[in-house]
Amino acid sequence: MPSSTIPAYIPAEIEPKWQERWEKDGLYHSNIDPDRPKHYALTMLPYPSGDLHIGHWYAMTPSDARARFKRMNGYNVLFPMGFDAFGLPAENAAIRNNIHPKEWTYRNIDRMRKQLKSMGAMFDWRREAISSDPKYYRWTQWFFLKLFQHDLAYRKMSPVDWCPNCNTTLAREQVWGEDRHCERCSTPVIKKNLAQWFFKTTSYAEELLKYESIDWPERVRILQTNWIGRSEGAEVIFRTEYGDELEVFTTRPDTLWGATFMVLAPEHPLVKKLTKPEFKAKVESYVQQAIRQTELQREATDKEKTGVFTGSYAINPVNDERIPIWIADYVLMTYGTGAIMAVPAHDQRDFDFARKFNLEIRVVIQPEGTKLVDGVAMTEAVPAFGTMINSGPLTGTPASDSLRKTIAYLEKAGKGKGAVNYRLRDWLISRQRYWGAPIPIIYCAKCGIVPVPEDQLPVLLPDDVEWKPTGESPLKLHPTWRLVTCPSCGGSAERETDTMDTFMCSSWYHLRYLSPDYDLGPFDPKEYQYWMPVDTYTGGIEHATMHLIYTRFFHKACRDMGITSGVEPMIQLRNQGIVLGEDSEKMSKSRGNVVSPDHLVQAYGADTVRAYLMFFARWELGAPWNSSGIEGTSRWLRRVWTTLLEPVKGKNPDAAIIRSLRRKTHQTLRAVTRDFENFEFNTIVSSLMELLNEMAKAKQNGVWGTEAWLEATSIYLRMLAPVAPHISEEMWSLLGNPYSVHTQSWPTVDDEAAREEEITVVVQINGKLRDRITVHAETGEEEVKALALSSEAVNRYLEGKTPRQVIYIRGRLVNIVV
RNA sequence: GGGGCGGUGGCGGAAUCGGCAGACGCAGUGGACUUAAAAUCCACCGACCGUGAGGUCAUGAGGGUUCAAGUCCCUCCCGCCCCA
Repeated sequence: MPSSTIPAYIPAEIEPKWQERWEKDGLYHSNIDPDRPKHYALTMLPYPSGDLHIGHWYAMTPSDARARFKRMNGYNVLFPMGFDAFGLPAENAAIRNNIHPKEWTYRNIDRMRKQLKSMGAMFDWRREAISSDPKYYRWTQWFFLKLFQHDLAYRKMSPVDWCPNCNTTLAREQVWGEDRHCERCSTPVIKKNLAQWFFKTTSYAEELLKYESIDWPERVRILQTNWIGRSEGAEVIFRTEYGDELEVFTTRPDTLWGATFMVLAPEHPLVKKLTKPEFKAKVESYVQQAIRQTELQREATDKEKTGVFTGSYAINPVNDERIPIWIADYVLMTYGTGAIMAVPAHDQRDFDFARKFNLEIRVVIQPEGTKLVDGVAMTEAVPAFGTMINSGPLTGTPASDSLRKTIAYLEKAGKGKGAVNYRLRDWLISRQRYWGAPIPIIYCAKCGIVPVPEDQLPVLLPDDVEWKPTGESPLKLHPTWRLVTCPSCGGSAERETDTMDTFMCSSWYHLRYLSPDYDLGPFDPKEYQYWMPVDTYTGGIEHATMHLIYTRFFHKACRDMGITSGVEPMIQLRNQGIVLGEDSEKMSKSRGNVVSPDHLVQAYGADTVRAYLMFFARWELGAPWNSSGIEGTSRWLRRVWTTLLEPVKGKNPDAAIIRSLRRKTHQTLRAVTRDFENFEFNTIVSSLMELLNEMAKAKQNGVWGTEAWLEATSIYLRMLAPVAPHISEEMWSLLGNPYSVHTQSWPTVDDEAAREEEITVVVQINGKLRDRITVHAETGEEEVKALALSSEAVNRYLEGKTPRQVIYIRGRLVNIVV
C-alpha cells in the first residue's frame, strides 16, 4: 500500500462531527410543506428500559435508511421518536433499588436518547413524545373520557386474568402461551373476580377483520383474524324448569335435537342458584379445583373428562325434553356464554363426557352413504355432515340447507336467532399499579360513576406514594390523593385508583408526535391533516394481537367520535425479525450472550453497525449475531473510503472499460432502488459491495478521473447515504460536493447505460448444461439456435443424433431436446 | 388437533416471472508484502470421481407436472410462532 495521500477513516471523529452539524442545521426537521408529497415513516417506540440493545438498532436503522431513501426521492419525510415510558419495570426497579419510578424512567430516557443519537438516524427530536409526561397523559386521559362519553368504555365485575407476580390484572391479549402466562414476567395467571374498566373492542370486531385498505403482511392479518375468531351460528335460549334463561351459542344449531344435556362452566353465574342442596358439597369442591387449573389443562382433548351434576334440569326448546344440567371444566366462561348444549353423538368431547357419566347419546345427523348408528353402540362421535334425522319438523333436511333452515325455524318460533360469535374480548385496561396514567373517574356515593371534567385534566400522578405491590393499587394507599369532592354534587367522593394499561398510551403516540406540545387537543389538526396516516410502520411481529389490534381499534373508535379520519391509522406495515445471540439463543443477560451496540459503535463506528445489521440477514427473519461477520462490513466501508478517495494516475482506458463501469453502476442503481422499496436491505449492501469490487478493478484499468468514474462515485455515495450516513457525508464533502449528501436527490437510472450489449446464452442438451455462447443482445432467435447447434461441445454430445426440439428462452438459454 | 412461517455449502444468505444453484460476505486454505505480526493485496474454496480436460451428484425426504423445478402440485419429516 502506498503511503496514503488521503486522510484516515476514523469513524469516532467523523460521526460525532456530522451528528452535531446536522443537529445544528436542523437537517432532519420535518415541517409541513404542501408542495411536496409527505411520507410518515414510523418505527415502534422503545420502552426506556435503560439501555438501547441491538434489537432496537436492528428495528430502527433499516427503517431509518428507508426513510432517508424516501426523502431523497422527493418526499417530505417525518420520522419521529419517543418513549413508551409508563409501565411495570420502572416500579420493579423502584422496589429493587429504592429509586422513584419517575426518576428511574427519566434517567433512562436521557441515557437512551444519547444512544439513539449515536445511530445517526434522521429522527426529528423536536417531535419527541414521552407518554409519562403530564402533557402527554393529559390526553391519554382525555381519550378515556371520550370513549366513556361514547359508551365505548365501561366498568364491569367479571372473572379476569390476574398475574400474581405483577400484582395486577391483564388484558386477554397479554396472557400468552399454553400455560396462559403473563406476557411480561411469564408467571401463569389466575382468575379473580374484580370490577374493572373495559373498552369495547368487540364492537369493532367485524371491521377489524377487514384489511382491504392496508398493506400489512399476510402473517399479521392471519394472526389478527384468528385472534378475533369470528364464528357464525345461532344463539339458542334454553330455560331451566323454573324459568331461568340459559343462553348458549352454537355453530351447529342443526344438531339441537341431539342435545341431551347441558354443561355450564364452573364459574357460570347461575351455578349457585341451580345447584340442588343435596349436590351442593360436590359442586362447590369441584368449582374450587376447576378454578385453579389453567384453561389449557381444562380444554385438553385427551384429558379424562370430569364434571358434576347440579341436580337441575333444562328444557330443550326444540323438543321440550327435560335434560340434566352439569358443570364441567371443559366449558370455559371465556368462550361464548359459558354454557353449552351438549350433543354427544356429534362432538367428541361431549361424547367422552356422556360415556363417562352414562348420559344419552342420540344421533341426529346421518352422513351420506352410511348406516344409521345406534347411540348405545357408538365408540366415538360421528362427523356431523349429512342429513338431519330425529329432528322433528326438520328431519330429512340435507346438509346444504340444515343451518339456514334451523335458524329460520328458531327465529320463527322465537327460540333463538342467527348470531355471530367472536373470540375477541373487550379490552381490559385497569391496572392495579402506580406507574401509569390514572383513570380519570370519580366514584360518588350519590352520583355513582362521575368522569373527571375535561378542564381538570390531567389527573396528576402523585409523587409521594408507597410502591410496594400489595395487590391493591398503590394510589389507593395514598393518604389524601383519592379523596376528592364530587364534580357533580360537591359531596365527598373518591378517585379511581387504578391506572391504565400502557397499551392505551401507545395506541395514539403516532398522533402525539405530530405536535407534542400542543395543548388545545391531543394533536394539532393542521399537522394531522398533512401527515396522517402513517405511510410505513415498522416493528416486531410480537405486537400482532396486542398493540396492532389496539391501535386499529383506537383509530376506528376515534373516527366514529369525530376525532380522527380515514379507515386505518397505518397503511403499510413491515416486521423485522429477531437478532439472536452468537449461540443462536435468545439474547439475555443470564445467558451472557448480549451484544452491546455501544461497544460496537466504539469499535467499528455507527455506519458499520448499521450496514452490518442490514446485510447479515433477511430483515424480516433475523439471524444469530456473528462477531466476525461485522469485520467484513467494516472492511467494505474502509475499502469504499480508499477506493473512492485515493487518486491514481489515469491511463486512457478503452471505451469498453468505461462502458462496462457505467453499465454496472446503473444496473446496481436499479437493483438498489428496487430493494429499498421492498425492504430488502441485505441485497442493497451486497449490490453495493459488488459495484465497489467492479470499481476497484476499473480503477486499476485507468478509469480514475474519467467522467464515468465521477458519475459512479457520485451515484455510489448517494446510494450509500441512507445506509451509512456519516461516511457518505464525509466523503461527499471531501470530494468537493455541496453539503449535504442527504439533501441530494436520488440518482436516476440511465436505461441505455444499464443495457447489456452482449449476453451469455446457456446451451443445454436435455436440460443439462453443455456449453455457453456469447452473442449480441439483439441476435435473433434463429441465429442463436443455429449458433448453439453448431457449437463444438454440443456436437460432441449429440453424436449425430437429430434434435427433436430446440427451445430458446430469449437472452437466457437454448435447450436442445433429443 | 388447526393455521402460519421456515429448512439451500462449515456459517449468514443470493437466485425478484419455471430457465447457468451457491451472488455478496464470514470462516478456512495457499501465496505476495513484512525482520516478524497486524493490516492490505492476489488466488482457491458444495460433495464425489479424475493428473487434467472434464464428468457425476446435490437446495429436508419421496413422488409428480414440465424440454427445464430451490421455485409449481401431492405425500411425508424436522424447526420456530400463533391458536386450541
